[in-house]
Amino acid sequence: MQKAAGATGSKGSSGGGRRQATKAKLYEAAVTLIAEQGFSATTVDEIAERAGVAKGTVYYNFASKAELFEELLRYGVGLLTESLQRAADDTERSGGTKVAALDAMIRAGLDFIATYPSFTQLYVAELWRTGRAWQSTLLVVRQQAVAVVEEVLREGVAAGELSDEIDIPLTAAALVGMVLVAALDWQAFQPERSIDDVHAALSRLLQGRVGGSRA
Amino acid sequence: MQKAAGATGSKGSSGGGRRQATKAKLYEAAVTLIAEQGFSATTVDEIAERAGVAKGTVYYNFASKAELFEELLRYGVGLLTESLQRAADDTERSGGTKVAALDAMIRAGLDFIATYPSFTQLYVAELWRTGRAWQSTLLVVRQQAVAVVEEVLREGVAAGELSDEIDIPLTAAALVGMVLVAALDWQAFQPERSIDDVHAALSRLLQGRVGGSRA
DNA sequence: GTTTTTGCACTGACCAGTCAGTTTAAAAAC
DNA sequence: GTTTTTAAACTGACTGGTCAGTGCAAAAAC
Repeated sequence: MQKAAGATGSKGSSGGGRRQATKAKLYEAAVTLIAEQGFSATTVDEIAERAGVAKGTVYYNFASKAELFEELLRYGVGLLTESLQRAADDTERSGGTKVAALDAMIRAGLDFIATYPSFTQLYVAELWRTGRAWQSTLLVVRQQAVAVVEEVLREGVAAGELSDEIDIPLTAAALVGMVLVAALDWQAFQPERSIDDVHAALSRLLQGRVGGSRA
Repeated sequence: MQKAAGATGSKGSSGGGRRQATKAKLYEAAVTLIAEQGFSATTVDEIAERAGVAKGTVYYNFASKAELFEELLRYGVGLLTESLQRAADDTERSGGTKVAALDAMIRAGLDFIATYPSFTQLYVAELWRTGRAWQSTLLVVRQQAVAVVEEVLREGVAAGELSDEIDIPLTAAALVGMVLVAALDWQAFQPERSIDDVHAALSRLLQGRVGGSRA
């Protein structure tokens, strides 16, 4: 899952990234295992072993198993949000329409999921669970991601490009869901399809070329 | 979750439904707990306690914790499929279009999720996990549900109602995902919205009244 | 010389699954 | 219609194993 940027740990800035490197190895190990088995079924021993570190190191770097998981969530959604935002901004810069921006975000979402399938799966599995310790973390993190989509929708309506009858929060959720589920399904059950096929199918849905009577 | 019909147990028919009643209580207890906490984090003791039976009873009725879960999955998806199929058939019978049938299925999906939110959540959380014992059960069960949507899409294309450029399997997955995620999000984060609002938002997306340039 | 990592033994809680025995209710015997 | 028998259904204490988290001395990295 690459290196984490920004203020992450206690020290951080000076010296070097030995701790960061260790943390990254632990994220990488944890994300796959937890996606496959779930949080509770994944043991700290397993994570340590896959990361190639001693169990004690896990506890030197994270207060608990749950905290490792929470940091992982924050880190991963940060990457996604960044990627979506960049797609929107790039389209903007090159003078594209808002619909084009949404389309670019769909593509960025698909790319992200193709790159980090485990993370996506884990996110989906945990997002709507109630009563877990990290629920509040997830709430914040979801809001962050959905907000990017909502903003583009709002701009599209303002620009007269999208119907002003649309319900922004619900439509944003539906779009995100469409991409999320289609992508996971693609990876799990139709891996022979290309990312372009998937993108084209979603694009058609977004642009109303499915049910809008056509030849 | 009501009673299960059909040939379910070893004896069954004669006498009465004492076992069935017990199983139903166990399904009911398990679905909520597992949706909230996940499979591994939910203990058999908890399930038994909530169902108001002794732990041994769980093992008298099911071979293992995993099998209880698998039966629960089969049962729940059976209900969903039935409901989707009925929505499609009803529309058919009353001479509606295929798009109307899809719309009715969206409504049926939303109704189902509103009635059994825990089950839906649990299904989504487990569907794309690899390497678990019940994976094959889930595969079958998913296919069953998605097939209903695919069939209507196919008929819509044949009738010239839908563009023949659409990719049936991918579009079906995307539609299911749209409904699933929008509904879960509605329940979790925007519960103040009415089911009609949610339905309207999804309907608009299906019928291309979002991105298809409109007034 | 300070920070980080290692290796490993240990603990205490927790939990899936078992089993010998009890209850329930209906059929069989009287 | 009351007693006896039977079998299914249920009970809950118990077992064997697993796992999060700890403690610590010594090594490695910086």
